[in-house]
Amino acid sequence: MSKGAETREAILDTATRLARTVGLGGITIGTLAASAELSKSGLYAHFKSKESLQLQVLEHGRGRFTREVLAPALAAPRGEPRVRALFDAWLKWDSQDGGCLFVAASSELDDQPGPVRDAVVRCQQDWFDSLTMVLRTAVTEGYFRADVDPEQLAFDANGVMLSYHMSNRLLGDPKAAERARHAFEELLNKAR
Amino acid sequence: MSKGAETREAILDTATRLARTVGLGGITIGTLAASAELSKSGLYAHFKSKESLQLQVLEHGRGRFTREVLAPALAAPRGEPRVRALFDAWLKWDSQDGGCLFVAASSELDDQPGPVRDAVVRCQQDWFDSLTMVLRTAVTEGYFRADVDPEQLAFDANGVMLSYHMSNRLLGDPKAAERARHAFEELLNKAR
DNA sequence: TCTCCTGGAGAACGAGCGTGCGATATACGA
DNA sequence: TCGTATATCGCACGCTCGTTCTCCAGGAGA
Repeated sequence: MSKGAETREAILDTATRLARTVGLGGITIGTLAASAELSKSGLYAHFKSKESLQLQVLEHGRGRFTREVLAPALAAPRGEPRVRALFDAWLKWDSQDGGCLFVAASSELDDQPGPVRDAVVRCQQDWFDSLTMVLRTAVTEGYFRADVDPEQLAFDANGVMLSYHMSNRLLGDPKAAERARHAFEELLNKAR
Repeated sequence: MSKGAETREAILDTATRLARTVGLGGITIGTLAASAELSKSGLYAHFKSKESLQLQVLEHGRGRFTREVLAPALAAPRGEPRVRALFDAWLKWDSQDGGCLFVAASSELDDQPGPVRDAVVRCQQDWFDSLTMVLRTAVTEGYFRADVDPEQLAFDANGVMLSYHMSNRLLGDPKAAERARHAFEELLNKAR
């Protein structure tokens, strides 16, 4: 990897971490440059605009998500074990500091049209689709009843994760994880 | 109401609407002044600082929430009818443009310590407590099984609402409301 | 009528914003 | 090792930010 690509990657790492706590719009070229220990102009040269930076942050985050959440889950056996692995991996993912980038970006941008919002929508839609697919497989593999609607189940599971995010990160409820796991188990029980 | 208090109220109305779409931190004295058709300094005189403005926006929002969500629900008979009324009122509340202010504020500020975050936490904790209380009453009134944990159920219901918010506002899923209602009914079924 | 007091306008501040432009230092293929 | 391409810097731009200060219009009370 060339020097340029290397620092670019380092910048995106820092930016992603930053964005998780202050939001995509909360990132500032100045503060990011300081965090990354570069001059503003030196950093800026890697991205032609702030918007392009935001888009690349999302793309970078998506890559990490694939590696840290999707991939481990796909390593588990198809069906319910994979469903559980996915859920566990997500819980762990949301425990990095600042929590899940996409949860933050979703409610930040849900009413602000533009390319960045479009990108967030694509990320979330992809995630939803992956989740649905994994659940659907659990149906076709016979783990879940045949009349289970994978999309509804994805909606429900997503709710559990979002509620966990809020109880844990905002309210600081120590029982958040326990609650989330319990809710998730109930979803599985109902589906079997 | 004095002239001052009148315009102050008008400003807070505008600010709350604005905050729902761009976030509490996204509010700017300049844009807010333009929206409210006042000069920056004229507006600023009503609030001694931006932080104080944000806090008052939250308080203003909390007032509206009480009037538009809590009050109608408390008008319904205790127990399950009230639980349903609360859920319906919230769904309607989240359908104003920009959606629920507190959902937006929650993930925006969950990792940014300070008085504003503290205020958001109080709002959400109060909401959670109200929700739990209404559910608990449904247990003691015999609508739900005695072994139902109201706090867990509040966690679950909250998840349904958050998932609705995301599916509806971000992804624009036309089935979001249907999905939310279905998920909610299942929660009630399980609790009865 | 004169005098306060309140609500708001206008202009200005220092700081930080995103962005662009040379100049320079560093990395890397020949 | 050299030459060029690339990475990074310093500096400055026009703007907008939150904040402050001075000033004025007009209504209330004497």
